[in-house]
Amino acid sequence: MHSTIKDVAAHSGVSIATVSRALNAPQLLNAETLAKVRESIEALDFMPSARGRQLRGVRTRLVGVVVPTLANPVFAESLQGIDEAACASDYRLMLMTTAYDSARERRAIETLREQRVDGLIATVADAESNPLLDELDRIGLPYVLAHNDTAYRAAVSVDNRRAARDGVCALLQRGHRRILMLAGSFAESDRARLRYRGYEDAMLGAGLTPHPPIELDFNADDLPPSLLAHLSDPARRPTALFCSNDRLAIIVMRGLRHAGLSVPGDISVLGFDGIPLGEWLSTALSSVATPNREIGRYAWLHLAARLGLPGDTANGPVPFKLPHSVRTGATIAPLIDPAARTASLVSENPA
Amino acid sequence: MHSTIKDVAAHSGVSIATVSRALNAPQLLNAETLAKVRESIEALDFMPSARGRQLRGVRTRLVGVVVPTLANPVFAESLQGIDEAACASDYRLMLMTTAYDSARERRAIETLREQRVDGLIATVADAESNPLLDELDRIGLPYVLAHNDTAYRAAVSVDNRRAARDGVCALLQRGHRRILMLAGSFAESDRARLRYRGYEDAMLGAGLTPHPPIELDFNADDLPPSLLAHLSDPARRPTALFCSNDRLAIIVMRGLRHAGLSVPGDISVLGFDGIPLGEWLSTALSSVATPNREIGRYAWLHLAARLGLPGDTANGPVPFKLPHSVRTGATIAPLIDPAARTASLVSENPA
DNA sequence: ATGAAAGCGCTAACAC
DNA sequence: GTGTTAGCGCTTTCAT
Repeated sequence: MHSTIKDVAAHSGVSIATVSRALNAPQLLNAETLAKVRESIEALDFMPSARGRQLRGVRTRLVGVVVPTLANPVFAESLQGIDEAACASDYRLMLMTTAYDSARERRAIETLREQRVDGLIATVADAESNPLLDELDRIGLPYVLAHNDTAYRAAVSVDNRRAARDGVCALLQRGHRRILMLAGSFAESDRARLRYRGYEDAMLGAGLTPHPPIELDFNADDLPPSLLAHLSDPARRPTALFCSNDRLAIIVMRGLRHAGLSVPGDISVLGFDGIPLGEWLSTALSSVATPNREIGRYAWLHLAARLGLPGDTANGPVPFKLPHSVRTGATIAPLIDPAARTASLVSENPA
Repeated sequence: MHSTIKDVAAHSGVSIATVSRALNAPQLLNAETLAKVRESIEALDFMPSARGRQLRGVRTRLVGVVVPTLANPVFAESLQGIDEAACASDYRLMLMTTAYDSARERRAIETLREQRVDGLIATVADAESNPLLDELDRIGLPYVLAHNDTAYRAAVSVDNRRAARDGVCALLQRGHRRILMLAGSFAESDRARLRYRGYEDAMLGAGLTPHPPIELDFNADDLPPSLLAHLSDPARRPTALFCSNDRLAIIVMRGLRHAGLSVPGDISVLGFDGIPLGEWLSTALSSVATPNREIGRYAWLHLAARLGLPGDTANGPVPFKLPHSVRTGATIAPLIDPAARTASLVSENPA
């Protein structure tokens, strides 16, 4: 099917070594020989096999990338960042998705080891106690986590806890006191848990008692009763909702409007992730924005360093924690009703 | 670095052939030998190299995937579809992005040829006259296009022209006559052009003169003058806008609201793509929805067939054209003002 | 400046 | 049931 270096050698009447040199060190060849070989390469549509090369060589110039899903724009964005950076270093990506499933994580990593990737970038369900990663450490296959927020391994992310705290503080600064946190499935993400910690930090810091998180597993058209119960009494309902991600925030906003509540008139909404679309909504979504593309790019930079690739050392060491920002759009309003300031859904903290 | 089949053979005191059999045909081995070999495999963290295998074998079980960008959820979705389907057939993905740039398309395809992918799935800027694809045809490397809408090559997509026509017809049926089409960059997408043709079809079919498309290259916060000019006079402004994709539609809706126009009160908006987020907007976006994930899946099915993989033949031949649907959300309202029916931005077609 | 030959990790005849 | 060996496509000494 494919022509090989042998075919080219035969076609141009030289040895395979000469063809190899035409490919890798053309300056060593006689100009005429080179021309002849190149003609044959053209004529035969020859394209050297990375397989043959890699078998011989030390590196495959392949990076494995493991992400939960591409349906989440957060991962699509960081993948984009990895792709751009890795391509610039002449590396190629092998992509595997896991749907947050640890069996699939295991298969993904096995596959990538078989493919002899030089290293890998992964977003895993559990970054801390993870035997798969321990094994990578043991066998010495370099990897860098992206989005996972842990101090125990090389991991590029924002500081989710502080980011969430800062987001909630922005609400507090605008006078909100009755702030609820909504989350997708906690089970599936260590990040959601850290964000809840951040919410707690902010609330406690303001002398307020954090409310337990409300978990929403959302596929319905309307808000679940667990949330509606909190919204019924205007005097006691929360004045702001902090959602653990933007998709959730958008869905919730819709539900609120269906329930006859205006955003931000009746209730403010803050998301997390900073997906691009949020900014374009007619009521621009407020969000704790994370630099997803940069997370991908920095993950690659760290991996590149571990691979001993010539790095851009001009800017000093590459950070693991990237700065977040609180993007206050139109979905947050300052609280003006003084009554709301004193009424309390969450009881005041005596401390 | 990695241990090889030789290491395992030495460690367990058998020949490399036996190790190979332990991997590929364990039933041929004596139970004790097998156990011994497996122990060594464990002990040495041995993982067979796909490189060695592929060099010998006919197939690499690798598919190349070439998409313009992952920032567009349309491609992220179809990639997801490819991934799911290909993984199910025990194939792995090599991903390359091109940013609609033909030089990058060329490099992507070269890279994938070097990697000896068994076939590839691509979304290219120009599907019809494309030397790269012609070359693939010549050398016999199987490929299937996704999203590209052409009859000249194997390509899985919706019928963009008919889909656009159907979308515009939905507007016409609701009494709209002054309908404008907005598009991103036409240069970059054959699909946008086909969608404009569909708009023309619908307008002409209703005895109306289509208006030239308004091209928006959007990064600004407000609507460009080219569009605002059309909106100034309430008596003559369009009653509906057909946008060539959903991102554009969302941005335009925001601009309209900034300009003091309500959607759909003053003006209806129809998008194209059916991105999931659109449905979750508080005013759910109307859109000509395309089955992106299915496009990916079917592209794989076609490729699998060309690769001679055992296909799911139960459901008959796999189609190339997938059904679109017009999702009418809240951004379209029927036209009630009879005055608007007769006034005309676009002149009535005498035919 | 070019060729001959070994070897990368593995599979598959073929032998025993 | 297991071992020996050739060879997949390429790079890389080592000769010439």
